[in-house]
Amino acid sequence: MSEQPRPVGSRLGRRNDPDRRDRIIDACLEVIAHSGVTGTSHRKVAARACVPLGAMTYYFDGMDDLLQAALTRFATGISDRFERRMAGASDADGAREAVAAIILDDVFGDDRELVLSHELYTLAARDPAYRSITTAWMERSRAALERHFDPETARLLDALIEGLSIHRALDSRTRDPHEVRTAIARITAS
Amino acid sequence: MSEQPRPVGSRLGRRNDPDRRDRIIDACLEVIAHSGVTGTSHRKVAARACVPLGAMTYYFDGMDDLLQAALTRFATGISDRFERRMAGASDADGAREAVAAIILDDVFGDDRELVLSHELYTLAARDPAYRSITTAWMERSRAALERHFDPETARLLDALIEGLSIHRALDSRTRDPHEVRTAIARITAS
DNA sequence: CACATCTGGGTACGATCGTACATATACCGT
DNA sequence: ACGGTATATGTACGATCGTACCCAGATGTG
Repeated sequence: MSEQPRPVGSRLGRRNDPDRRDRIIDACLEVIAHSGVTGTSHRKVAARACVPLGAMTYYFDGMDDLLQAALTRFATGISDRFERRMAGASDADGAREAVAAIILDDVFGDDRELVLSHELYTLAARDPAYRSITTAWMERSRAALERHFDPETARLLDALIEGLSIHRALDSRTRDPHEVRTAIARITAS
Repeated sequence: MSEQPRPVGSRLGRRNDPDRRDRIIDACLEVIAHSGVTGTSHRKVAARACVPLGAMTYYFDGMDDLLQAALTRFATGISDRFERRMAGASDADGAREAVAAIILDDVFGDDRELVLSHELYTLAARDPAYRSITTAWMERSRAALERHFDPETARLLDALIEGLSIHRALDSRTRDPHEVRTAIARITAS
């Protein structure tokens, strides 16, 4: 479980733990990944972050505020890694290989990201506030792709990444890396 | 709101409403679409289906059993329509147009299916019981596609449908039908 | 017509939830 | 040195939840 990095415990009152809010957000992401948004409660997050229950309503303006902060951090982290991958590519072929690595290694890597992505999508499908998180995410992905491909191809490639990642994660078979590269080659063929 | 199709009301005791279970399942899907799995409760579903609360535990073995029944029905319905679309195509070009229609009209049509799909995916990402629902769904989709395309192309096409549908639904822009056809043409080009 | 049986429903219980709010503590201006 | 104030916490309340349980009443049999 998570330890409380601050050894204190004595200075109960004030201004002693500046990154407490950050810890709560991270704890919230772990709770969502483990129990889903459905099973996420102030109490579980507080216990996970080793903060008292009252801190929840103090740092966040209700449950929705907390969820948005957490999922925004998640999406930003994914985007950061995406951009880093793409920045490492010098030409179109390198970009294609970077995209393959994203599909094969990143999203498919662990269940955590798969679960969190879908939790976010589910909220975004209903609530515009969450949809703006996914919109920003997609915006950054496409911008990174447009460094190497034309705008239309970038959009299609982004959609392909999405679909392949989901299907490969939810299928439990079809683990052939070659078909990913085939798909990328076809979709980026003008 | 939903009316109770049976006019009775007098025959309270027994064996008077044979499709009560079906009504509950449909009501459950509507509640999920409206409030999400998070906001779905026995009470809400019972109210929606115009059945007493006690009927919930009578017809279903707890909340999970109800959710699985509901989402199975949803996925089956989507698969049925998918197969119908594909069955109407006589050649590869017709199949391509059918796929375009699926993306442009079906999934993107209303928010209801978008929401329900993601709710299902979210559960599937965590729970194997729900994952078998999505696996069966994908199986049928690919089988239908393989009537017109080779297996690998069918898989890629299926993934492309997924990604394009999601991105187009979650983006709130990018409504150009042409790019969908472009993507299909590229991915089905051997 | 009477009785055993089984389907279905009303209700109450225990648990859990979000959040408001009073309180306590530490910092800071004076 | 000493309030005043911002920061943080513990607790308690009202609402809602899933589900177990018991009873009502219809059904089929003798």
